[in-house]
Amino acid sequence: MNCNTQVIDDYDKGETVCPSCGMVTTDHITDTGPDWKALDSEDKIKKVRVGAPRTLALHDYGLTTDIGPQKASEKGLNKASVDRMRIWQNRIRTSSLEERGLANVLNKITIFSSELNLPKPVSETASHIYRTAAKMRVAKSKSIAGMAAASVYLACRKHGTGRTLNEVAKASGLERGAVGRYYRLIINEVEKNYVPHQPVQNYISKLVNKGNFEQKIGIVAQKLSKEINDSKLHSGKSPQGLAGAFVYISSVMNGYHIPQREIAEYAEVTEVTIRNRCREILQHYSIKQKLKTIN
DNA sequence: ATGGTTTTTACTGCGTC
DNA sequence: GACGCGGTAAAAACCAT
Repeated sequence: MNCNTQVIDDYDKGETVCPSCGMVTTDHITDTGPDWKALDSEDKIKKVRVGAPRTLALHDYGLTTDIGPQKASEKGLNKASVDRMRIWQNRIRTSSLEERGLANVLNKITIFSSELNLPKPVSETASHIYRTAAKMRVAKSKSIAGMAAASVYLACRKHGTGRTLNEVAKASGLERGAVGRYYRLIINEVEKNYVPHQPVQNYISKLVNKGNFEQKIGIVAQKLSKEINDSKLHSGKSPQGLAGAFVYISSVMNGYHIPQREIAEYAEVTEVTIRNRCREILQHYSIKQKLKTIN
């Protein structure tokens, strides 16, 4: 069920969410917005374009001419020569080995992104990340799929799109550890100033959505999690476990009482982890209460 | 390689339906 | 007795150095 407020499409998360209750109605939306993306201040100024969208996902930014498969006779040309032209056009287009490699990786990024239902801005960011890495020679002699997957994962984090390393690994058909290694490589070599921090709120809405829990549970869990935002409860802990704990506490508070086992399953952590997080959260609150009574 | 931190595994005891 | 829950010790996994 939906609440009465207007539902907004959250393209960064790839989900349709209600702004007041945070309910996610779907995680498969089509981005109907402009198909260009402002990459720098220069781009922002020229907000108009003519022709096909300029995209980072193609190695030549989609700017070359395609020779289509129309019938040669319609153009008054001989078919064989048109075919030859097309072949040569493609060869010229991806002339150097480097460019072919780039085209290959960007293609992989597109495939992984669609596998993960990622909105366009995220895959564009992934392409941008890989381009930067390639420019800095970090991608030299590295696994194509690995670099592509790591770029996608980093793009997800940058956009706050709740995709775990596990999910990206699954979509790319790679080992979790492998994607993680390439991810760290990019973090260390390319995106040095990037501060990895995924808000728990993203995981909560995802978890509530995944388990089809009552929306009220989600709302309260979000509220609770926001209160501890400034505490040290997150550091080093898996956000899934924390999100699970909030959802559990919220479900008890609302009288639904979802078993820990069930939440743990959806959150992809064990019950023990949920319990430990619960204990910490509750301790945090009891400390807060004590401080309040003292003052 | 190593050491510190976190998660998982496996097991136990308690209360309730 | 089955289930949910809270707890613990030890193993495994993870991560930074």
